[in-house]
Amino acid sequence: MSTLSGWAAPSSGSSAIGPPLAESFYARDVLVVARELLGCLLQVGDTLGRIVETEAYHQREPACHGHNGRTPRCRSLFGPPGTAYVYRAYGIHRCFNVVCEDEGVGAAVLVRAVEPLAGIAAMRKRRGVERLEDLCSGPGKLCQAFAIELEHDGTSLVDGPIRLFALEGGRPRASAIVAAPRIGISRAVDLPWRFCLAESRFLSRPRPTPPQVAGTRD
DNA sequence: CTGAGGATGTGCT
DNA sequence: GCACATCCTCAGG
Repeated sequence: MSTLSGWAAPSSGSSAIGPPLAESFYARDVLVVARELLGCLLQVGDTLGRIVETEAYHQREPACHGHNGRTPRCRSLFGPPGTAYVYRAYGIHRCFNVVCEDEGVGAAVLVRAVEPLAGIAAMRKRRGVERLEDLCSGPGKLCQAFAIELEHDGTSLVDGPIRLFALEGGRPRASAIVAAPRIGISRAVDLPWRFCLAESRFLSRPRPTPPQVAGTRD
């Protein structure tokens, strides 16, 4: 019973799941989509989880695979909004992205961490680890747990094998979201384009250094 | 808890 | 060659 502060009651079995996110959801500024994907549900086959950490990438900044234009590898990054962009990282792992903005623009949200909700036995088997916090707490881990493969690259998130849903009952409060620099990159390191649900135990790193705002304390 | 190093495929400086 | 949008294991404090 994962209760996240700032949230309506979680979907414990009953139908708190809204409709699949439509193409129009993705056809917006990648930074907006990266924030709004927090709390949404990811479903592949019998596995289900809640997105707790994302990063935005855009061709106008040099950390993005599409920065030097369309190449065979990042072809689907330039596809229609709502397309899956799955690529191999470090020779071993996969990373799962959600293509955003207009077709022809290289922009996507990397899903970095998910809170496991269903299909947990399958996730444990695929991952070879037991701890709930270790199943999907990283971009490579969640692809393994959800069995997201390179074959999913270019598929539709609206009606394909990988699906995303909104929760009915609203989004996380803005105050529940922390922005921080992206992880594992060496260019454009200062852009605060990583977004986390601050209270989640399922992040890829314990917690981004919270912005210290004078006078803010509780 | 932290940091170092290896595994490994692909696409480029 | 080398640089990766990573993860695991091991050594040390």
